[in-house]
Amino acid sequence: MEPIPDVAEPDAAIDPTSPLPKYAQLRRILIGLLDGGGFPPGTPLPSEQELCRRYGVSRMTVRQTLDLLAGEGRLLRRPGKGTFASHGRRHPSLGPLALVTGVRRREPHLDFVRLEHRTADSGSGTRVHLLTRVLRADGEPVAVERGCVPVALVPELPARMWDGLSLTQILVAAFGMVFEPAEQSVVAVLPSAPDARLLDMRPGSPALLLRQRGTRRWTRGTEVTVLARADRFQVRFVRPPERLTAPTTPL
Amino acid sequence: MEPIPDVAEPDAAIDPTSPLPKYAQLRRILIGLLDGGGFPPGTPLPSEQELCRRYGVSRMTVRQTLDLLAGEGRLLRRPGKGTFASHGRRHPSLGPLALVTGVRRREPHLDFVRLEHRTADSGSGTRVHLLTRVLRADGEPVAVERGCVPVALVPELPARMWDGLSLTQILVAAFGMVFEPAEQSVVAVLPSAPDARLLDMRPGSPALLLRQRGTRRWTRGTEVTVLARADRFQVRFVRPPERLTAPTTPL
DNA sequence: AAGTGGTCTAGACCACGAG
DNA sequence: TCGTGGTCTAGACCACTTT
Repeated sequence: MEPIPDVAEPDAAIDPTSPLPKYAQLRRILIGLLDGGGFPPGTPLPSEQELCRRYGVSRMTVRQTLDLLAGEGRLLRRPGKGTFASHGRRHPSLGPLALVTGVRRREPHLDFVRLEHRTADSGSGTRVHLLTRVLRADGEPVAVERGCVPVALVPELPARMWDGLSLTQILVAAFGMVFEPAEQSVVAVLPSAPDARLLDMRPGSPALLLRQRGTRRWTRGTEVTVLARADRFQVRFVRPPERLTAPTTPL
Repeated sequence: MEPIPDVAEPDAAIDPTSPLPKYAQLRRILIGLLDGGGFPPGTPLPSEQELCRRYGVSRMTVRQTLDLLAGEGRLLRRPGKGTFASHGRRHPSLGPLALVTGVRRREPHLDFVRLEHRTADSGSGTRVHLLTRVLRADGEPVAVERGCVPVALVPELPARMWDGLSLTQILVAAFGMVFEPAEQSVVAVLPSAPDARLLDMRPGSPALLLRQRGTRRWTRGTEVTVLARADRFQVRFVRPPERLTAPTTPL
């Protein structure tokens, strides 16, 4: 189990010997280009054919990458027209969770406060990073983020834990982590007493529990959970619509 | 644009001349088997190879179907082991929306009240079904469901509008409708005054707006929206976890 | 007509889990 | 070792949009 190489350069190429499958490598490259401003929202990406040529992979592999990114809300596919960089992605995404901002005029200031930061032995004897952080919105605690990442996969994780990004974002953008779609879930729960205190919640108030797990060889053992105050979050499924018009007017 | 044939028989076969793509036909067959009790939760499905033989399609097509169903939470894929019927699916699903039931010991009694039920001319001149229903939980209105379905696709829709199933369920199970993953969204909105009255909500209370659209040739023009009281619903992303251990107490 | 993404095929090799 | 699902290839034809 070799560690995953760090970050993708702008002109990165696909490495056939990497532990990351080709589609995940290509995904990381494209995310780097999207986040780096290479493709502003609305901009068309190179065609599938062109991506095949440029990165030396087959069309099915390119499509696996593009479908994955479209499912994550980062790309928009239009038959007959092309694939386009999507709008949105303004806040640090917590996966399918996004902060409720609609009610407020001003975007809240977000930061993470580290509570725990160590390595430990997982049950199966593998060394893992254990991380616990509290997400604050304008200084008010709104979510607890917990992460478990095998050291063998991502040795230098702590160095990249800058405090404006969610762990999910870091793992995805920097290391190409892919969470199987079927291994993501959001459910309503009652937080434990310590967690409720961390989030300054009244006993009995509901929370949303997001859970993401990696089950592939190259993601195995990775798990991220986010416990979020239900009154401060909404779940964004896939992606927000282009524009919200007449939300309740029949078609 | 031929109408989509109705319902799939247990021993249905793939029709290469159908307007539905093969993967969508196979999906409808498997949904019929799953809903009909052919594969109780936890039961392994036939292997991909076996499905290829049985339905005469290639493995990539079978995988497209199984991946789609897994993404919808109906199947569980386990490398090296097999594909299994998933648990869950107890309530009428509204797509990614599921009624919050955790707060209550007892499952609420659900039914739909029809408000509108007619055909009209869509903007582009195609005839469409227009449907409006109110979902009630124990008699209390909790969501407004609106549907627009081209008559050419599904001529006999009203006959199938039995009142315990959501429109999404009907379209998916009976007609094999597929909503592109990237065309589903859930956002928080403020309902219009009439809708707020329908749902017995106080002004200013938030609601969740689910929107599903079909953009393929064989789903084109189909749109389902569900406006749901935010205090009565949660969003279930993909599927609930097998069992909830650790950080918090499940509801 | 040309180029795009959507569907589909028939192979291949691999990692995984179980006997 | 064997059967499973995961990844990947190199083609093909189609529907869609624009020129």
